[in-house]
Amino acid sequence: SPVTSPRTITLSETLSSSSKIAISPLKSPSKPVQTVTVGGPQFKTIFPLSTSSNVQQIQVPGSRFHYVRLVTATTGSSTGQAGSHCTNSSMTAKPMVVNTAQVRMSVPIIPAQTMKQVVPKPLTSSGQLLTTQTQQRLIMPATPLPQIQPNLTNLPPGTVLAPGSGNMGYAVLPAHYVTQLQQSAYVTLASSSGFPNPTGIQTQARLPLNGLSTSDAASRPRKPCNCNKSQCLKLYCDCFANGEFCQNCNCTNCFNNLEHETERAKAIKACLDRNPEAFKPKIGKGKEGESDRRHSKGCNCKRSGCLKNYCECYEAKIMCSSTCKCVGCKNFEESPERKTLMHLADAAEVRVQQQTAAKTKLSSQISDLFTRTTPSITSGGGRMPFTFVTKEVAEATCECLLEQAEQAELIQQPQATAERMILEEFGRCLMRIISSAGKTDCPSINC
DNA sequence: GAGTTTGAAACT
DNA sequence: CAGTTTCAAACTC
Repeated sequence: SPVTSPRTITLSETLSSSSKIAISPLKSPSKPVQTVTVGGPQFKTIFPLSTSSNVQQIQVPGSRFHYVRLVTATTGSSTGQAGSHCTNSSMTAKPMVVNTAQVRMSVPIIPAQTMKQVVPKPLTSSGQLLTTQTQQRLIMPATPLPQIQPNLTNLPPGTVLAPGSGNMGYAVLPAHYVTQLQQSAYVTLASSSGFPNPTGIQTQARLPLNGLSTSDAASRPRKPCNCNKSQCLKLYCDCFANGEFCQNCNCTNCFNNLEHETERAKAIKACLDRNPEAFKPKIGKGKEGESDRRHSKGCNCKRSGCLKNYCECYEAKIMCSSTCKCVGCKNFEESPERKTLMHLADAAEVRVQQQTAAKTKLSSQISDLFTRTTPSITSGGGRMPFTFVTKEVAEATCECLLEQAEQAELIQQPQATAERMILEEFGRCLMRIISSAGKTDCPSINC
């Protein structure tokens, strides 16, 4: 929209009475001059997505979602002058970190007439550009937006909102989708919709290791999937079910990535058609141990007794509840089988910890031994003692010992004395080796 | 590592 | 909605 005249967008389907969002352009990435007004409370432009001038991020405090708006102007006087201050170098800058503890989920918003559903544009090896001629801006609400929050936060990921009187459509994506984009290695988002790229600016986003945001990765390392037939576009695929891209997975023919944006969007829609809550967490958000932490649908186990990881309740370390339809359930508080399992699990965990501690201690001792026995290491020599006991040294030592044995035999010494003589010679050999090791780095030591 | 079991998801 | 099939993870050997 023009710099001087805020553009008004009507969100007729998601907002009630206060449904006007006025967007004024941002002149500089470092100067938050863009303001979005939603029924009084204001979004403040924080800064533009470093990777693209067409993405705005909207934070709704307390919401499980964070929102991204792809802003497109329809005229030549749009804010598309982003290129004037968005250089290639800025595109490769680290994406913004906006209170990441709260950023959860995003709603990318794009021009409805150009896309039906909003997901980041696919990557291409040619490094094409994401999107439109216009600017993308990250915006955050200065105050909570109760009037829209219930609507947006209740939307399942992948939901596509039809445009209202404005020219924008909206989609809700799983949280990981955006955090992936924000927090991992850069990848290039490229347009597949034929938007021109007058500036040559690349839009990049970050995909996290293993498909997790940084914070999540620390607490919940995701296992790579091994899907073969589902293209990772069905809920069989854990990555897809969790709203994550496949990354570092072992899947074949994977479509759960930016390169298959269209198929992925269709798959998300299909899942949501079948079950609008398909992407919502199955386990309640209550703290561990609290009664509200339960499986939303309950399990249907028949043969596992709900005491194996086949059972989603057991896997989530929660008891089965009245919502479960399991047969022969043993996953309840007083179950002796469950208690036994828990004790075994605890014992196993203790063993693992002990083993880890033992390994750590051993490593430490070896390291310490290395340090103490090789004083030359600090003075530049730095070789372990055994490196001095080369094959030649060993052979020479053995010759010395044999010679001593022959001497003892020659003078007809009793066996005990002969053994003693040999041992003494061995001691002298050792002393010579040690002495030589301490004096020189020369690898060849002769007895 | 191959084969089997299991139960959720998908399909009919 | 119930029954069946498909699928990938969990599990066993």
